[in-house]
Amino acid sequence: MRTPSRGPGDDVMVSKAERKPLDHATIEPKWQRLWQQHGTFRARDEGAGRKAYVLDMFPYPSGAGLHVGHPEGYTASDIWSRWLRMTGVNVLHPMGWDAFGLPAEQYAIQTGQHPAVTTTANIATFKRQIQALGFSYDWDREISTTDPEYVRWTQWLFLQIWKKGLVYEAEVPVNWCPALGTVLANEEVVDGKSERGNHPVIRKPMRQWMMKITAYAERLLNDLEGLDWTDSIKAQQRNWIGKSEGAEVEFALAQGGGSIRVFTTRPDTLFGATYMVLAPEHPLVKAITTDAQRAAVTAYVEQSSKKSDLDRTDLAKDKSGVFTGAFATNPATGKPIPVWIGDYILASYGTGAIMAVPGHDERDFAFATKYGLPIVEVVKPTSGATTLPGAAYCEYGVSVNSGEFSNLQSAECKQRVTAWLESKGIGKGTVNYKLRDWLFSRQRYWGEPFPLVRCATCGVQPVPDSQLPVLLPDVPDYRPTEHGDPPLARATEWVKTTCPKCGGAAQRDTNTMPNWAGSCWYYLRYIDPKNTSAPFDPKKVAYWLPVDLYIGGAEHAVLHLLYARFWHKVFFDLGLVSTKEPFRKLVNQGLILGEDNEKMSKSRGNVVNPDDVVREHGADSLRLYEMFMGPLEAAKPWNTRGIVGVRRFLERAWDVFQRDVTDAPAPEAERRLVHKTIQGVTKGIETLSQFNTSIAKMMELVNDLTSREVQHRETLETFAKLLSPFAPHLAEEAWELLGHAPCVASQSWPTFDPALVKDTEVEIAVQVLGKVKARIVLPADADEKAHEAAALADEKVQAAIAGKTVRKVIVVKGRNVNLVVG
RNA sequence: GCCAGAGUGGCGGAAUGGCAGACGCGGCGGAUUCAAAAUCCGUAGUCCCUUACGGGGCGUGGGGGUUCAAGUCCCCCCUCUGGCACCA
Repeated sequence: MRTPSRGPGDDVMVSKAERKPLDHATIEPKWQRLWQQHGTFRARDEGAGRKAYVLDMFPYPSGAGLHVGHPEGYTASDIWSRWLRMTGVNVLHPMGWDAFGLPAEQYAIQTGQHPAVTTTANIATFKRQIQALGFSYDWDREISTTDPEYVRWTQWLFLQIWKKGLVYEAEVPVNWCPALGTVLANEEVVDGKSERGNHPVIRKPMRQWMMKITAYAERLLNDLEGLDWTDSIKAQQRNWIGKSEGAEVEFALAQGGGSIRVFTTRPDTLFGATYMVLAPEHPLVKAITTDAQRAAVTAYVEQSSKKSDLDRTDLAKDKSGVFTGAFATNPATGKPIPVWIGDYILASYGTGAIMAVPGHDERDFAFATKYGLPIVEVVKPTSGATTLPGAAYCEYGVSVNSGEFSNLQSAECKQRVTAWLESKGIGKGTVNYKLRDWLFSRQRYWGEPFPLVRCATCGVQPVPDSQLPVLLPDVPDYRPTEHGDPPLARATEWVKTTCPKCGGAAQRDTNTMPNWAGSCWYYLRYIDPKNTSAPFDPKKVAYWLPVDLYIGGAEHAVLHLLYARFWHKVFFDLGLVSTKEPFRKLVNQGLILGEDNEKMSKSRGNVVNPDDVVREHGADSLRLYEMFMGPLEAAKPWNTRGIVGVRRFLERAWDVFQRDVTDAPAPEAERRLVHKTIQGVTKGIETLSQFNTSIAKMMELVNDLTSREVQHRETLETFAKLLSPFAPHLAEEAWELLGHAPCVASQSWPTFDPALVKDTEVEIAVQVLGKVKARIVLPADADEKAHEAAALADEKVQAAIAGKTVRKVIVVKGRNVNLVVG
């Protein structure tokens, strides 16, 4: 130990023998405790200066514990938060738990252990692991979606959405997953299998709670524009919303009255519609099928109803269908055209029926070719040859064979045909979206119960606010039932209740919410986590929103991020929040791969456990390494040697901090280096991506300082501040060693002097025809003429241009001189 | 197939249109050590010429182009990653 303790002004020397090794196991917990005790990272809910809301996607606390992927984004947001605080910004940086979900429930099914018990234990583990990394979260704002107080407000918010008429019950063909015993949202089904667990999913009609996200489709699409998100995520959301403009057209049935309504994006090809196809589930199928075709149609409908979505997709190449025996009239040509059914037509998109234009649609072309249906050309290319009759011509061009609409450009033809349909009252321009309403109920145990009761006389009634939260009952068995009744139905006493309206006997709804519900608004609860009279205080929300920076994985591109935006817009309409969008800037951290460059997984045996890394090298090393690997958003492979590299840097830095200190001003060369370091480190942070370059700059500084036995106080103090967002524990320890009271985290971020980051002398490359022939040293303030003169005076340059005429000289001051000779 | 992103040493990666390869890992050489580990110092893209000292060519997935100058800008192609995929 140093005695007496050093303070500014002292000039006490410390011999090399007294330097201590870097003992991360002691200093890291020490500062974590101190930050907590001092409330160093507490956010203020008001203030005149700048504010920043820096949010991490909160984790699902799994039994497996933290993964090295978690600290990647958390470290980046922590560096950002710590840096902002040091520049005087009031920062809200919270953490919590997305704790409802399937794994805890699957575990409960296997062991009988209540999910609440496992969840509590997992949260404790996650919290210990996250706290060991020294993140500057305001832990006073910690929340868990499973907390009864949180559930209460999730249910309350759900009821606001319900009261706004955006929740309805419908008998819909749902994605039923037999293995999970629940229905899933479209977003949760990937290639016909469940996103979680990869189990097969089949179509099954069930009565379900739906949320009208489609009512917000246009706003969800348009408001993407103003967001500072990556193109990739915006594109994914746009694709998912899937807006397409076109027209709906009525085709009258040839017999018996009635009509079939179709949606098309190409009304300009109406004259080329030579047949129609309905989805097998289309309600008109039964009515229009002729006796002669009935057997074939019934068999086909039955067959396709048994197919999973995956099976249907597999048949993409081989389209199938059956003729119904019915005919409809093409309103443009007046000709009768046959009506078929085929399972390449989706019941859930558009009207579930199409007009088939085989000349100008690949799918219709394949179908028509297979079944020998007529193909008519109604669009010709503006220039060049058509692909017909060998293949459908799907591009725009000029209309032909279209009566009064012939010889028009496709775009104009569309408008004219649509106008004509409207004037005849048999069609209109429409917009369609791929986005479907959000299937919001789950037949599972571990989720928020719906705060709704069913009364035989009053219908579905909301549970009054005073009775919230509706908490989960204990059940004897968490297993889902085969027929799709939720496990909550087993709690017969809990189900029995009274109607809030008439007081008569009523039943509780036994569905639970999907676990996206809690994550749809958690960023709002952090703002006011202890409010008992409302989910959050609108004044505080107005101060903190929007989230200025949101960091998380790209896997939530269309799930959480779309749902949360939807709820936020509803809250906006309800006057609960003041911004149209919740998350202004979004950054997706890249995947951390195993050492073998493959995705980390238990089965590959390439998983790195952060606990091991922290134990062996310390949290500062882990943080630093994760940032040093490369740009935040890139996928990067783990390398055990790499962490040794950053650990060495920290040890060297620690060694330098422990050396003798003098208050004498640092020599100019050193001051220049320090100011360049400030500039470089700051620049790296500001990119919010290339933290690796900030670290490289600090490494350069340390490499330089190591050569001096006596250090300058001003240099070390600045370095401690620069280091503190990255390796906060070591930085605090160094700050204390320099004789200061805690914390370096509360110091001001150093600024650089522009005059000091410019070198006095610069090396200039002299090129001849773009090839470097010589290097010359010039004063930094040398003008163009001086550059040119010095370049031409150089021997090597003279040799290179000997016998040639210098035609042009290009001078880039302080960089290079290029001689054009010939 | 469509949409988005990315291809730079042995590896991770740097580089406002202006000296490609910062920083780190690994390698090699040396110091230290009885020895090793650790640590420290030095070294290095590649090919060719030269005994050496030196010198020259080629180099950022491939091919074109713009420019005095291209990893960076434009066009075409290839490969990889992620997403969507019968959406009429």
